[in-house]
Amino acid sequence: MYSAAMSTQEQLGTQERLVRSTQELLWERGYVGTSPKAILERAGVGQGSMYHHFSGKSDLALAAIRRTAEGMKETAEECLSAPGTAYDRIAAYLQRERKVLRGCPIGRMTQDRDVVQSPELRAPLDEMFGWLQGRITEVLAEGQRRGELAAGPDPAALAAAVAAVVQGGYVLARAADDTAPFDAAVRGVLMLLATQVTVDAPGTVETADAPRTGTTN
Amino acid sequence: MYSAAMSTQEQLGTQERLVRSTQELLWERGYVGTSPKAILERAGVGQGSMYHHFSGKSDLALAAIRRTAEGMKETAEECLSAPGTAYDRIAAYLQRERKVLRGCPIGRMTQDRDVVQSPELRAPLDEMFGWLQGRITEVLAEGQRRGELAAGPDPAALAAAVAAVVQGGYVLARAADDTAPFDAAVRGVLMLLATQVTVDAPGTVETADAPRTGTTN
DNA sequence: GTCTATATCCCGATAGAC
DNA sequence: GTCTATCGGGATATAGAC
Repeated sequence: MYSAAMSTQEQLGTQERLVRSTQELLWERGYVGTSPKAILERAGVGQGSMYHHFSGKSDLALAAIRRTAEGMKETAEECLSAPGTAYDRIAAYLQRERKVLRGCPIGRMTQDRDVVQSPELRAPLDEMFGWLQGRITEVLAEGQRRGELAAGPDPAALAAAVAAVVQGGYVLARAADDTAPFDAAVRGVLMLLATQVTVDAPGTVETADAPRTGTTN
Repeated sequence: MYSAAMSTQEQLGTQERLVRSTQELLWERGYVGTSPKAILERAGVGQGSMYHHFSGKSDLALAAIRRTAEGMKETAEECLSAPGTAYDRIAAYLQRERKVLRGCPIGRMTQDRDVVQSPELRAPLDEMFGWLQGRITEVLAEGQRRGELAAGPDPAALAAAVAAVVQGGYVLARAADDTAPFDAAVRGVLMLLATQVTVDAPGTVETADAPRTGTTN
């Protein structure tokens, strides 16, 4: 493992190359759209190798999905455990750099019949989104206790809304072939979270000045 | 057209049966997962018929997607143009009966490579979501003018957030194989919209009592 | 207009040599 | 462990009879 930061896969083991190629292809084409042949070609290995290390397409997909879900948790945790107020940390999560037009590699799996119908393949998705909502709930609840956020709303419901805005933002952006709807949705939900604590009376709202988003693609 | 309200397709024309079967299959399996053969079997027609009326799979899919998008606009418009306050109408749209675990038939297309890469096939998605966000923006802006909603936040950004919550709610629900995350996300965003007008000071929020959702599946 | 037959290719998996 | 050869089946489209 002394060459972890490479751009190609040339020096990695066969098994590792297969998993990474599958991760990429599942992201790009989904489960039904990804063939073992395409995986082999991208990984640069023969068919026999794949069936030696994995029992088949679904087994390889399982390894790839698990890996991707773990990575997503780590990325999210970095934002959510950063220093700052609850609002800051939620904003950091929502505005972190994303390949918006490529969509969410985990959320995408959700639209694949074969994936959701298989308890094994769906489990990592369920676990990942469950963890995410729980983690956001904790941050929001802490913010409410500290008085950084309005104390009324159910933190779990707000957390679901925050997570949904991200996933739905991807959908709207891909439909428009433009990242603008994603950025707008994020801005919208942040405005709502922010104005909760700065409102004095109906009609006279001081909107929080949300920092710009960092979407690239 | 004197038998529009039937459950089966038996008395419909061949062309119409093909379009409806395609609508169903695209919803269930997506574009890559839907084969001409499956469409023919469901429609109960032979292969020659299909290639007589349509030039191929993508042409048929285009007709089906357009039809589905039109239907979605009509359903949404019913909620958004109903009597009541702006909040009521947004709530009606968010809580209307949905087959949550089946996902959004239009949003799903967004995850299909072949669809988003084709300008023709993507156009109906873009048009539909663009219209939806515009329509929600109008309702929110009107609510702000009437003092039903806090006047500060950008209505277009809020509209994007509302639309994103629906699409993301589907994703979270399918990952969990449970409608609960969808309902929670809807509740969350409604709480935020509602508390905007009832907040007096930080820490003492009167949350609006959102009516129950009507999800079935 | 609708049907069946056929063509060509790719899918996912297995067999067995090296 | 990795390779190539091969299998049975399905995808998408065309040809041509009726």
